Amino acid sequence: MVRVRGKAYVNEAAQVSAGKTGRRTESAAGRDVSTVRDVARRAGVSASTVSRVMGGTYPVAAATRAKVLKAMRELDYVVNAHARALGGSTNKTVAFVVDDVTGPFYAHIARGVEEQASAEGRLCMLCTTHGDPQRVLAVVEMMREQRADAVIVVGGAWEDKAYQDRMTHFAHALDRVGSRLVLVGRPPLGEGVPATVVDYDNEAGAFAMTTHLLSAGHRRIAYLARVPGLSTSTQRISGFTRAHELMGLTPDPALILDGEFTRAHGYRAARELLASGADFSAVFAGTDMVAAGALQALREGGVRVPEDVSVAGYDDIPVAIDVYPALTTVHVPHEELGRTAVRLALHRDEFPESQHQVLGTHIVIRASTRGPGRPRETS
Amino acid sequence: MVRVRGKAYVNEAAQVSAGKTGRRTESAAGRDVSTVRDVARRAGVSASTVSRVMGGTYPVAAATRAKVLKAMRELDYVVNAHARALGGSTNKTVAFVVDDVTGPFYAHIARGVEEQASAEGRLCMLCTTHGDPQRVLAVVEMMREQRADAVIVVGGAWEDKAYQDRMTHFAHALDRVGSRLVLVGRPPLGEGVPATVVDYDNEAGAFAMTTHLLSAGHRRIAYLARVPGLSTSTQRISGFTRAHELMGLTPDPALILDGEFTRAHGYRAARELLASGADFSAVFAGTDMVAAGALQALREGGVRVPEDVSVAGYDDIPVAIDVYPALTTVHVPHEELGRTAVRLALHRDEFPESQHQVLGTHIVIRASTRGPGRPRETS
DNA sequence: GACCACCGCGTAACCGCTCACGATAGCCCA
DNA sequence: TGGGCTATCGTGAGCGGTTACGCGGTGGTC
Repeated sequence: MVRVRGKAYVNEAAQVSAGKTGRRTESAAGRDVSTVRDVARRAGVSASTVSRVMGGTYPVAAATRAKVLKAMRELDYVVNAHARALGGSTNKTVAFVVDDVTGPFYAHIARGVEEQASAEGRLCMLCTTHGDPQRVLAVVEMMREQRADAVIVVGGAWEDKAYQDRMTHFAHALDRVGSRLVLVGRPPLGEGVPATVVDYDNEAGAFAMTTHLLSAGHRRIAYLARVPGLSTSTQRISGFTRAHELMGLTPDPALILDGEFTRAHGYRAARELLASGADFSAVFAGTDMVAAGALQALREGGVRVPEDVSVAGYDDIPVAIDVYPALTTVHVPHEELGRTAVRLALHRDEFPESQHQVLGTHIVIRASTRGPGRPRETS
Repeated sequence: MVRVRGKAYVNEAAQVSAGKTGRRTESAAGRDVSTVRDVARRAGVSASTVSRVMGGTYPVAAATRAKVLKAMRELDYVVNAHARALGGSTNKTVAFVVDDVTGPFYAHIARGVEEQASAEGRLCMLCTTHGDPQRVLAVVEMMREQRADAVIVVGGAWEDKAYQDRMTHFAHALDRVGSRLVLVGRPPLGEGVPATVVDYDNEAGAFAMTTHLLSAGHRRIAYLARVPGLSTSTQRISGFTRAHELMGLTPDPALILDGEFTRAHGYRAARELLASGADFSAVFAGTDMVAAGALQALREGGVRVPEDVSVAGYDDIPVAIDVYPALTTVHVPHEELGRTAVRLALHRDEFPESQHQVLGTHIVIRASTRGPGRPRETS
């Protein structure tokens, strides 16, 4: 925001002098919005009376109110939200920072946030970061300028010290202004950091699904899409491993494939798995999108699901019922996450101790999983 | 916004007196953000100099600039966007009004809007209306208060006179403030209305797809999900009909089923079709989501796609490649719609005559369509 | 050596609205 | 009839940042 090399004014000056022959201040658009004073003049009252009519928090004679309302209607008056925000403290805005609106995962949380925000009389600002930690920081800074009531950041956090430090700084900075940093679906920043975190039981979901697969008889389960350094991924792997250990098993490292949480990666990884001739009877995808990609690769490879191999996903986004076969997956309460995020943030004085809430997850069983068939190798 | 019955002040007064025993103004949060004047004092300069350093549009000695920057860093200063917006004209914000962020259709447009907006240095406000025309009006009003640079409304319009009149009013009102109403994917409001509209060739897409089906030999094509009164739907039906007429055919009204643009409706409608024993060899769904529902119903009914009946969708959302079989559909340039919407709105002085842009659509052929098989009845 | 252009910066006046404070008028009761 | 009260309303001081205007200082020019 701060332009350090300030030579820009040279251009500006040139433009001004050039503008003399051009359209000059004409480009500044027509400014003829009516103000409180305009309304006041027309109604024959003072500006503060108009303000009082709008606020409704102060006695105004019925006759006067009527005059004012009439004037407002005639002038098609609308308050200037900025002027109002400048005087008062809050500007009635909630910010929502997300990787990419396009992903159904984020979209549903966004819906929850937007619903609750508008229910609480707040507007909602949307910012996307495209997975770039730098942009997250920049965006949060902008929200600080906007004096948002709450800044909600969603998505797996990068387990990076410098990044976490910056976020901690923002948490304190926002707190000082009376705002609030909310972390959704990512781990807390640490003790004493003024931020509320709304999480879902990532590890338990992975644990439950893995247990489901294991107790169905599967012993060699491939895990698709481990993203090193991403908290979400780490937790899911953790649940995956713990379920194995509880049954005295250890997952084969060769069956854990690194990669992003994308459909494309699911496709690639499943193809590799097939090509390598690896022994496995089930696939646990890190994400429903990854599962969708894997499903396609499996189908193209002539592998039947679930007869030959079972496939499970994570998230329970709408597409899970549209893929074929319908996907067994871990349900994440997306909208509820968004809603409680803004609720907790806006009423943090009412819920002072529950500023770290973790919502439950559960598995939903559909058509893509069953017990292991005959090993593919022996066919 | 204007509370007509202003008795609310009674509660307010009660609250104030009650607060005396409580935490009083404590709830107003700690206000200790540093201002321009704080920075100025610490740097030993005047407030205007600080402002000039930030703006970069005016000469400031290097030494002074350094002092100011140092002070800003030490105080962790951030400008107040509202104060800035109050003095200057624009507040660097683009509003985005949508039915429901959850739909992939809207989500992709949203992405385009957000990308272009941030590329142009604008923030992005998101509002959802849940298909309620009343809320659209209310939301646009709020955006007027926010003095947004542009208000982008997307989604099929309701062909309702009163509604259109209100929108026309808003178009003029926004224009007066130097803002702009942008309609995406909906028809223009009429001649002389200051609004930019970015549309895609809805009718041509439906025409192309229908022609594709007809030239493959299909003669009895069912159209799923006609939404009466919704402009998008009307246009698609129009293309569907025109394609028939061009080949000297007339579509059978019995094969055009009313309903919403939802997955659930697609499912219901396809089941009805099957149950009624109607004669058809292809299904043209009004939407990919509708197609997904239809696909499920068909599969459950033992009908093979595309061997027995072909299925086509509209929109080309990501799920189109995840359903089975992969869906033949009409591609709509969602992100491009969003991007050109904000581009046109923000630079409307540069493109004065092209304020009604219509982007092309094209069909993409995947696995769900082919020529008609043997009639289902005779099997 | 006086004059002028120009650079760098401070002063003060806004932008539109809210709110504490003070003023005015009607009303009641002593 | 005067004093006190209350219901209404106007006045003015900001909220934080931008910007037109003006002033002191410097260097160059005739």
